[in-house]
Amino acid sequence: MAVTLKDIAAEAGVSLMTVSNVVNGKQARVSAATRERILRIVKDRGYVPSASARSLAARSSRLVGLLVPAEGEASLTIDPHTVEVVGMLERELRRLDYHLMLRGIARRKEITEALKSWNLDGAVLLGFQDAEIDRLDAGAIGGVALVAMDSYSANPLALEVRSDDFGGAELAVRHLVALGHRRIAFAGPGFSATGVVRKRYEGYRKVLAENGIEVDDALVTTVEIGHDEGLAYGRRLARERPDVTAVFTTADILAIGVIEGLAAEGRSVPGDVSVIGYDNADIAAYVTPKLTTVAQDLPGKAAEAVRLMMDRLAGKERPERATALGVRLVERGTAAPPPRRGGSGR
Amino acid sequence: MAVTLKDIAAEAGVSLMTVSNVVNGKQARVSAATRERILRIVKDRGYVPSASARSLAARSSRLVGLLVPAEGEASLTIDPHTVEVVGMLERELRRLDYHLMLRGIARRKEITEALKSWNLDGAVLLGFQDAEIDRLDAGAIGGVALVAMDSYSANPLALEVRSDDFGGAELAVRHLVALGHRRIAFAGPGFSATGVVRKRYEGYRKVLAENGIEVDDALVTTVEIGHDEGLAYGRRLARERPDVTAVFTTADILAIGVIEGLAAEGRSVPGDVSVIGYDNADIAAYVTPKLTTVAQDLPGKAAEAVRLMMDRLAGKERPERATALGVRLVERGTAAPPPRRGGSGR
DNA sequence: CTGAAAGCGCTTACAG
DNA sequence: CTGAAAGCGCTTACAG
Repeated sequence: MAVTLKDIAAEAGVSLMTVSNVVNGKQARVSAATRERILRIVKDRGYVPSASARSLAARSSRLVGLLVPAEGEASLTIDPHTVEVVGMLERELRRLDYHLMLRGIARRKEITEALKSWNLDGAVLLGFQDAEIDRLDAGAIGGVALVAMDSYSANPLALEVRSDDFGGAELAVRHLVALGHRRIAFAGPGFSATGVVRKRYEGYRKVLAENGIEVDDALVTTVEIGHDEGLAYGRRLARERPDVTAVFTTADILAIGVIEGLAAEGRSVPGDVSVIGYDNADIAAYVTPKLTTVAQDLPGKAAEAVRLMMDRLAGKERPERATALGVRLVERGTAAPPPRRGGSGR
Repeated sequence: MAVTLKDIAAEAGVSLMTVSNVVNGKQARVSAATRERILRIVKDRGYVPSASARSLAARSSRLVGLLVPAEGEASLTIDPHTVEVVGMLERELRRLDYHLMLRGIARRKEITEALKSWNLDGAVLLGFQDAEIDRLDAGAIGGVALVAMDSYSANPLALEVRSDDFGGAELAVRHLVALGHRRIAFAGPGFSATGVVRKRYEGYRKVLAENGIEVDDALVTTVEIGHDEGLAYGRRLARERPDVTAVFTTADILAIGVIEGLAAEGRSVPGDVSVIGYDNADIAAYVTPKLTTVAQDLPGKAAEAVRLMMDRLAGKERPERATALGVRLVERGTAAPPPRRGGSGR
């Protein structure tokens, strides 16, 4: 039913090989005349090469996996910030004539299964914890070009692409300090889960130290990313730590929850408390007041991921160090000078 | 390098065929004893069947395409509402041992190319306009099970999955009428683009008619979906139609923009004007006041899409009529009785 | 510049 | 219950 190389070859009166060479653009090997003729037939008949046959016969499948954690029976959780990266990844890959296979990973061995089964040329690991990247072992990965997004794993098997998390935190906390804040809280998921959070925490500490502000560990709180979690934390903070005048948060959705929690306890943002988010998700511009946040270079991240993967596929050496994509502070309405209090100051 | 059927067969001292039968669970064909032995070897050696070889040799690729429009050089635009469906689709398919290929479609013929190239068993068309679905032609589609999401196309080549758009609009507008509104505007993208909008418009008209409210075409406005578009429309509405006390919108993001535009012109929601959105996106719960909106049954939509596709793949008859997934009104803070005016009433 | 042969890793009838 | 043969649609060396 479907038209094959053989059909084209028969119609053109040449061998399979010649058609194959033409279709694959190996110009030097075929005369211009027969190339034209073959190309015309290919077009007329609507010939499209079989990717599975190619994948089987050649070394390359031109298929890249997009692997995303999926807990048990749950469906993939792709946050808005991530989904943008997915779209950009797809476009970059498509430009290069690669295809993207989206796969949820419930158990660890599914990573290797996906790689083997479809003979993937490469894979992007999106949203995995550093510890999971660490555990990848060479035997199972084979020659697949693996890119771990937002990872600080030391596993040499994976190429790493990430933003300048340390710098992003510096930007946010410096802004807060410049505004006059001294009691600045830090809220984000546990450090062990992702190096991203640790780096941001380190950036936070550095700026405090630079400014002679003592780090108060009671102000550093583990809060899972989510609106409700942020809300609960915001309420607690308002009740238990009225001295805190600013919060730096590792995600916009968390920040938005915090603001709502603060408000629920009668504290206004940014009048009483300043809040800074992270990611500059669309939503940051829709809430009231609009969220001050740290923006990542998402297109840069996607492009870099694909570039690294292609370099690796082309046999290039792994770069000495992971590049950190740029980051910038987006000032909107949730950061302002601290309120003047009854002179407690510090 | 990779272990193949042949390797397993050699180690087990049986033929390729027998291993194939075992791996594919054709129980009746192999004795329990040899099956156990083969399974053990498969596991020990970490054998994973080659999907491309299978796809080539068998009729089925067990691959489903997720086709999403991508204009020119742009990357896919997957709105938050859509991305949830993607995650759920992936999960359902994964359960059934299918894989999902994500593909942006810039030019129409890329649809057929994707189908042919990867020998897809099925494809889900997400976000295409009805007119594009209409244009699909049988030759190119072959036996692929096509599911068009949110489509009202009459093309028999595609199975259709959609929400009860008519009913959703009824719910929203009835709520508004019950609250006492008579001048209710409708804002959404052009009707021709998607039947979804048309159905919602029809639901809107029906409820007005039911309640003896004359439909004022000047109150029906084409507004592309987007925050800024909504904002601009909200401002215009506030300036030009102060008599309007309620707006029904075909998307949450649009509604949020409208609210902001109204506010920019000094009109409060829901004090002066009520606004109802559509989709119940996460964001609806984060804005202030929280958005009243129509929720779709997203898990149901994804499950239905997969069910229809599998039925089709199993050779079942196409159902008589497309099922419309349920819909419900989520009452939050943006719909209230109209303000009492200087007695204009109507 | 062009082609005949072998093989990629499977499945599908068909025999026994 | 088990197997030998053919073939899916391509690409890769290797010849000419």
